Parts: sequence; structure tokens; C-alpha cells
Amino acid sequence: MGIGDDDACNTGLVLGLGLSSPSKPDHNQTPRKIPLFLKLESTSFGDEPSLTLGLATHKVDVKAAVGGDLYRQGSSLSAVYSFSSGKVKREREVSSEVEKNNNSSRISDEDEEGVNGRKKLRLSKKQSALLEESFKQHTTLTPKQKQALARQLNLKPRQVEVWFQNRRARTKLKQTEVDCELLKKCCETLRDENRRLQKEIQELKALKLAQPFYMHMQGATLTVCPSCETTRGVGDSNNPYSMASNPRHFYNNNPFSNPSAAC
DNA sequence: AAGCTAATGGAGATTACGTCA
DNA sequence: GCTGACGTAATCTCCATTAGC
Repeated sequence: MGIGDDDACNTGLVLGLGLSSPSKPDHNQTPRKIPLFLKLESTSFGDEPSLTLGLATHKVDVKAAVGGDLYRQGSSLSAVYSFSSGKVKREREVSSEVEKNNNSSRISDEDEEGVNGRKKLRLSKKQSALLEESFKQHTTLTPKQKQALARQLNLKPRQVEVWFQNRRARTKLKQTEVDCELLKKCCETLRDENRRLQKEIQELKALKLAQPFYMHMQGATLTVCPSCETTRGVGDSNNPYSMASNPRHFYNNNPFSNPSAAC
């Protein structure tokens, strides 16, 4: 979130900088690309909290007279919330990392990036390989693992974290595509099965038309499978029209030809 | 121009901590 | 002093999206 965003504006808190962006005076960048950060540091009990305003590598310490009951005031609360969002956190993380790893060439690149806008990092093959290897072992990282990996790769922990996030997203996307393909195949199989069954129905209907009297009698001798209660035509040995008289006609594929054993 | 992917911002969940009754 | 409820801030992950290469 940039200082000029609506959230900040709505708080009634006006923050004026007595300097224009030193390296990009006239660039129409979105506010979030200007690496400002505002940090409210808690201090020892009784002291005034320290409000630190940072611009790229430059820090301006402002002793803010923040009342102790700030958090209980409704209107101020929104201001507190707006400044406690992730951006502030990330900038703090970055700044602490800068302090910790100021020997890193990438960090100085990052500072430059902050001034000149978003510059996309390209991971080296070695870095990618190591990240992949690590991802194979565990798809999520503990903070310690993240720190260690970041040190090993000469990256910021946030960059490692982001890489893992994106990697997980790619994995998920791939899995979704695989699932989609599986469902397509499954759908195709069911469609084939449906076609086959429809065809079978047509054949049975044709057979019924060919032998109307026979089928009429069959309807009169319908019975129910005792196990699954499926209705089937069952031959009656006492019935002169029973299908049992010529079982090949209907029972070739009929699981209920022997009802007791069918289910 | 399109695809890949690093980076960003928002939302939700969880945790830690302080305050109050 | 202890405890539970509550509010707030910090942190994390996921997700959708943006944007650089």
C-alpha cells in the first residue's frame, strides 16, 4: 500500500514529505512502487513510540507523539489498521534483511529496484535447481528452513517464500490439468458405455417389435429378483410361453437367468 | 504476441500479547 | 494475584492478479 492510497487518505492523517522522490522526480508510477515505509516501533514502557519513515535506503526517524489511548479511538483505529497491513511488514522484513545482509549484491540491486520500479529477478540455474531440490523434500518451509535456504542462495527469505508459493501454485495447476484429463477420459468411457447401452435398448426394442405376442406374454410373467428387487421376465415352467422354453433368446446376457444366483 | 514466473496485494486463519472485569 | 474474555497487532499461507523478461 502506498502512502497516497485511499485507505490512508480516509484516516485524516496527512503525511507530507519535504522532498520529492530523489531518483524519479517525474515518474508516474503507482504509489506502491515507491519504496516508502512507515514503522511504528514499540519501545520500553513509558517511552514514546518511535515512528520511522523510510524511503529506499534513507530513513527518517520521527518521534511521533502518539497518545496511549490511540487504539481505543475509533477514527484512529482505521489509521492503525491501514499501516499494519502486509506492505509495512514486508518493508520491515526487507529493511531488517538489508541490515543483516548488507554484503549481498542482490540486496543492493533490490534497493536500486525500489527506486527505479519493479525489476524482475531471474534465478540462476543453480538457484532454481537448489530450490527444486528443496521443494521435492518439502513443499512448504519452516521459517528456519526459509532462512537457511535464503542464505544458501543469497536471496531474501521473502524471495524464497514467494518462489515456494508460486511453485506450489504451479504444482496445483498441473495437478488440476491432470485431473481434468482424467475426468475427460472418464467422461468418454461413460459416453461409450451409454452408447452401447442405448444400442442394446434399440436392439431389444427391435426384437420386441419382431415378437409382439411373445413379449406380451413376457410382461405377464414379470417377477422380481428376491435379492435386489430388480424386475425381470422369468420363465415359468408351467407357462407354455415361458422364455425358459427358448432361453437363448433373452438370457444370453441376463444375470437373472438364475435369480437366486444373480445378485 | 504469448508463455513463464517473480512479485504484489488482499483475505482469512492463527498466535501472541495487553487490558479489563 | 490469578483467570478468562476480549481486542489488537503481527505473522503466515493461499489466492488472484500484475508485470517483467
